Amino acid sequence: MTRIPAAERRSALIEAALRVVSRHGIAQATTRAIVAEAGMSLASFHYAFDSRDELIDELITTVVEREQQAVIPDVVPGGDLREIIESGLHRYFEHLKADPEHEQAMLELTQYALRSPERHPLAVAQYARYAALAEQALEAAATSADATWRVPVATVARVLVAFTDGLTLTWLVDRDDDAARAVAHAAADAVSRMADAR
Amino acid sequence: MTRIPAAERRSALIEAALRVVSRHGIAQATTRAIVAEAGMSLASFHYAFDSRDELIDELITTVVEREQQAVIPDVVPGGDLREIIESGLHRYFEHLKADPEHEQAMLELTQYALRSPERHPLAVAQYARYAALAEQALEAAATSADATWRVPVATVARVLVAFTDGLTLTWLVDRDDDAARAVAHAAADAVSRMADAR
DNA sequence: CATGAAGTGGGACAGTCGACCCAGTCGACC
DNA sequence: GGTCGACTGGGTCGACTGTCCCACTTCATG
Repeated sequence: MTRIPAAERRSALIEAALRVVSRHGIAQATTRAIVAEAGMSLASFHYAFDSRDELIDELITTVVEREQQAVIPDVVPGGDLREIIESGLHRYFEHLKADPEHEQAMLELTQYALRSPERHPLAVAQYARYAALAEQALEAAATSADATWRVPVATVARVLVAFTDGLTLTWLVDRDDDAARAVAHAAADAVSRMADAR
Repeated sequence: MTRIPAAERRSALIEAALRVVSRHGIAQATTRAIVAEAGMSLASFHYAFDSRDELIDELITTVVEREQQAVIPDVVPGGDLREIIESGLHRYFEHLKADPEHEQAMLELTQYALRSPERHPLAVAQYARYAALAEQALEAAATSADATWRVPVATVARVLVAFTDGLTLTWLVDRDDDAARAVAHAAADAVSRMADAR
């Protein structure tokens, strides 16, 4: 086997771990399953990481960072507030449908982090980041649609994050695309009513 | 040790398993941890259940059934639609705060069910039940507040379920009571705007 | 009181887990 | 070309897992 510097090996293992968690869940993400997915020997694992926990921690931070970029609601097109929000939700929904296992893995990793005191802050940071992103997007949306939020933007952002999470979980369970779209439509409408036209 | 009929032993083991899952997560709910919690020997486990999987299945169905009753939005007091919905959300939030570990266990069990094809239907049935309960409550609320839903009630119900799930997850992560209440307030307001006064 | 089924205890099984060890190999540099 | 440190493969460790087994006790029934 070709020789690979430790740094690359670490990220290769993290990618492999993410694939394993996505496919089979975190419980099945054993050191052996991960190195098999990465095509390495068991020794390489403990050469690159001190422990499985260390890899999981790094996996969580990596994956959260990536999720930010994927979910970040980019350019706000013309249209009223409702349309902007709905297109953002649709964008997320397409992201979810494109790789359901990845979002399921995200949820599992969050809950995994919730179970140990040392890892809990990772989950807190993750959700704080989501809320901040949503807040920023909502402010941009209001500006673009020439509206002002009647409710504090931070609160609207939390509603949006909570709703997005719930939408994810619900869809992962029943995989009902039409229902999810209808729900996103209704939710976008409802959220947009938290602002007044200016 | 006194002799206990198998039926009682099954339910005792299920209760014990629920406590273990709540406290330490489903990954730690080993046969030994469960029997220790129940104060039984390992043999009693496999006398009452054929396998650990069988117990987990029964645990999920039991716990879903119970959750229905706990979350079921009972009597709708006087007040407008927004107030009724918000009080329902508050009621659920108090339920969540009273036993956070239980709700966390519910989420874990759902995700666990999602991971195996045989158990997936359990999760589907669970969410269908939640949606039906929400729908029924929303219809009662509209009647009480003398309003009509502009959006299909089934859709509103799904919005509510998704939002509730998301609220749970968010609060489990950051334990921010004030934020959760503000979010519930805003969400109740938004959802109530999906109906027209009659 | 005998008997057989229901229930119990403790030990054992094979398999898997995370972690580790060490002899060996490779590649860059002197 | 030799040497040193980075890297690798394979084997092994003790702990823990779900499951099973079997001798034993208890109790309702005859």
